[in-house]
Amino acid sequence: MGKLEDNKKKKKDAIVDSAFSLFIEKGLNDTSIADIMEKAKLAKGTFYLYFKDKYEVRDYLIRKKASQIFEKAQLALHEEKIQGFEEKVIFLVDNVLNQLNDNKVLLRFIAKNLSWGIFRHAIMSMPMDRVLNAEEFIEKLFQETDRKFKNQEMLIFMIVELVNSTAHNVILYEQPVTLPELKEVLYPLIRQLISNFEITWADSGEADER
Amino acid sequence: MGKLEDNKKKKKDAIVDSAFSLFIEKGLNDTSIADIMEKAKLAKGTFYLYFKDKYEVRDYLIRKKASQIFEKAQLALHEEKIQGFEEKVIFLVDNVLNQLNDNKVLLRFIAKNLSWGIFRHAIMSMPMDRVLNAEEFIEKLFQETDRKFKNQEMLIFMIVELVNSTAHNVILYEQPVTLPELKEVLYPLIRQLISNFEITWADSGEADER
Amino acid sequence: MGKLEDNKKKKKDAIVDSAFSLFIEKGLNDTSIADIMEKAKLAKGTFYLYFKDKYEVRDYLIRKKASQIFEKAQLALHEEKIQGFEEKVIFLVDNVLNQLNDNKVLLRFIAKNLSWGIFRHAIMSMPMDRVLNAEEFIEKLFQETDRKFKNQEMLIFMIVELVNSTAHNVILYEQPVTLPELKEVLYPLIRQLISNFEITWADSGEADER
Amino acid sequence: MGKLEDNKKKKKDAIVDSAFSLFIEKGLNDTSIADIMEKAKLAKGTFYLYFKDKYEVRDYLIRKKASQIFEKAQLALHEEKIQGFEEKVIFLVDNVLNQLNDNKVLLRFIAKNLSWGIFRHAIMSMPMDRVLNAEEFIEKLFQETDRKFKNQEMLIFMIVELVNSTAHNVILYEQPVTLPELKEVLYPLIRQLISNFEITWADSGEADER
DNA sequence: CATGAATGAGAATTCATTCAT
DNA sequence: AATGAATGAATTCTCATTCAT
Repeated sequence: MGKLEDNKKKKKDAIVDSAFSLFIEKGLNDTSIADIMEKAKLAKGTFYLYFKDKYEVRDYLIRKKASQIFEKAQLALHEEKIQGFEEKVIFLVDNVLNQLNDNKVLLRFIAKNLSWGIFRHAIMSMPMDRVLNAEEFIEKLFQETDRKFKNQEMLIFMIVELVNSTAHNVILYEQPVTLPELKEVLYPLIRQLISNFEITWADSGEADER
Repeated sequence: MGKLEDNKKKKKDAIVDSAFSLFIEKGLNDTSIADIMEKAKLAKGTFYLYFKDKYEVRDYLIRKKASQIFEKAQLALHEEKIQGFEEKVIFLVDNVLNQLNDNKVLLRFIAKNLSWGIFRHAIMSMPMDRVLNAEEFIEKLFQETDRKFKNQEMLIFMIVELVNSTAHNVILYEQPVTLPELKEVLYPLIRQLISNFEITWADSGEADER
Repeated sequence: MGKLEDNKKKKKDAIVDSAFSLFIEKGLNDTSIADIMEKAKLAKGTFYLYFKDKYEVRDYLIRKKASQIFEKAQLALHEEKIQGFEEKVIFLVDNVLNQLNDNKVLLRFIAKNLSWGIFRHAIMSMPMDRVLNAEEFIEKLFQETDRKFKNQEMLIFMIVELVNSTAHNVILYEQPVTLPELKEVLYPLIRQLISNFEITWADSGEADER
Repeated sequence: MGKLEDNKKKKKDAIVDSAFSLFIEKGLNDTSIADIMEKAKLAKGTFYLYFKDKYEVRDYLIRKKASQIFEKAQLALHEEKIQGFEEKVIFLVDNVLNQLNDNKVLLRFIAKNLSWGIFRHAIMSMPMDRVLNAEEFIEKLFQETDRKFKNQEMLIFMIVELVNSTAHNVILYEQPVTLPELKEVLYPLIRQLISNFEITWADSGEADER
């Protein structure tokens, strides 16, 4: 009954896990479906009961892995009871960077395959077991603060891209600087960025005066 | 002699041009060497007289295209006689963004295949016909100003990554904002970034006091 | 009891009907058992409770469809009360041709798969619900007339093949003539054929004289 | 120079010959391209330099084999110097039936795959080395006689279909009669058919009287 | 130098059939 | 009886690379 469902879930997991280790080891291109299924100790034909092709597996994997990272960061934030909008953002970024630094193969895989387009669909709207999904979470983040921002989505976009693009090289190759050095530059810049987006009293004041 | 050289150059160009249009049209993976040579109207075997495999063609193409963009930007800067370090950097960034905005297929190709590693080797040390190569050019840029910066390479790295990662989505998909809107946010941020890297009187003052 | 039987009959019909429409649409070769059972809204494994393979389904279908055509023709003959051996044969041929002309997909299927060997086993000895089976019917046809024929089976064979082979192209492609034009040529020829097979007074007279 | 062409012709022949013997031995469906190329002692990939798939080989084979039969019959007719339209037609039919009777595997292959549509395109318009192609030949046949016929193409069609459909079963299975017995019935019927199509003096006479 | 026919390893995919539920 | 997940053999087809001309 639930047994069949369980069994199917296990098979899918076996395929996905096998694929992940092969994608990382040999790359997407040099991994064949035969390879995946051999490692998963399942028959080749079984693959097609679960996925259309290996690109579907890759997309599934990105969604899954990225969600796990985000979930972990969210749980950590919750435990630490950080206060203040900026502090929370920096905490999340820091937590994600540390996770990626601890798991470089995962970073290599994600970085090679992640784009803002996939990110939006993958992370933002992915249903989560124990935490809010990214969209709801970010919404809540903005609601919990008194501060007002001009274009919330763009702010998030700028932070994500800035972190993602710089972190990739730094973590994987320590080029051109090490991660701690990057953080020293990155976090102040993020604070400035947030501040640039804030609607200050001056803005509204000017508006009022007319 | 020159005739033979010319002939060889023409064949190489034919291969490279054919490959470029196919890479853009169908992607690297779905383009075979047979495809490339058929479109180039040359025999399949001839490919191996010029390149080892299609990845070598791709790398050659990225170097070539990226250099062309950078060369154009440099020439424009020269003509406009912009003064001031920040102004020059902003001008270059603006010029490159405009070029990419005018040539989206090129951007798509470059963005898919460009990384900081390739960028360094591709652009920095590429010999140029009419202008300085990127390394010399940036060196000169720093020399022409009185201002002093802490970590020049990292400053360049941050700017390049910031521009590259945000511009990609914005130009190709106008997501989450349009290019003009991005520029409005991006250029002030670059100015702040530069300012963050500057060694001010205060820095040296503090240092003196000890 | 009858209910269970009914249920089984319904399932078999579902399979057969699904197979027929797929054989016509995509051909025997390109129709898989999975296709058939999906269209029939039954599980794949169920197929093997009713048939050995798709060739068995095809043979069953030919028998069924050909019998239906023959049954219809026989019933029509009965109603019209045609008199005379030749007239009856021509009437039957005409009725069958008209049926096939009205149902070209059926003709396409039958023509592609029908041979004299299958025809004999399929039609001649198929048990019929409301009418005589072909063998008995033809036997009766010969008995009802005073005329004597040399080789009854061959006469039937010649007529069947002549009609079958010419009608196929004419009905499906109107090549090289239309059906009415074919009939104009075909029916006189059938009359001659019958006449050629008849044992006349002259035949027996000659025989007597020796 | 011609050597390369020769070599290619030999390879194509090897593929075609191998395919023919396998199609006959195991049928089209159970013959794989791997089988064909193994028997031809060529690499699998080479197949695709000459044919798109095995159905293209089949069509090529039918055209080739049917043309050979027709060519042989024509040459024999030429040698025997038969006079008279009917006599020539009967001679040709007889020659073809004898060829097929002597080569039953070929008949089995052709009969399974030949249709009037393929026949027309395959035989009628196939360029011949040593003899006229079927279209020109038949045209000449009609020109050499004084007799006039109503619908030449239909006459040919009726004869071809009549012979083809009856001969198939008789030669392969001796069912329901033997070949000599069939001929005894078939040839008189062909003579009647020809006669039915003739425009006689009576026809024109009637026309004149008005 | 240039060619393009030939190769054959290897990838994707299908599908009849089985069998535990 | 019915199901449908799993199997893995079989098949098609692609394509980088070689090499005789």
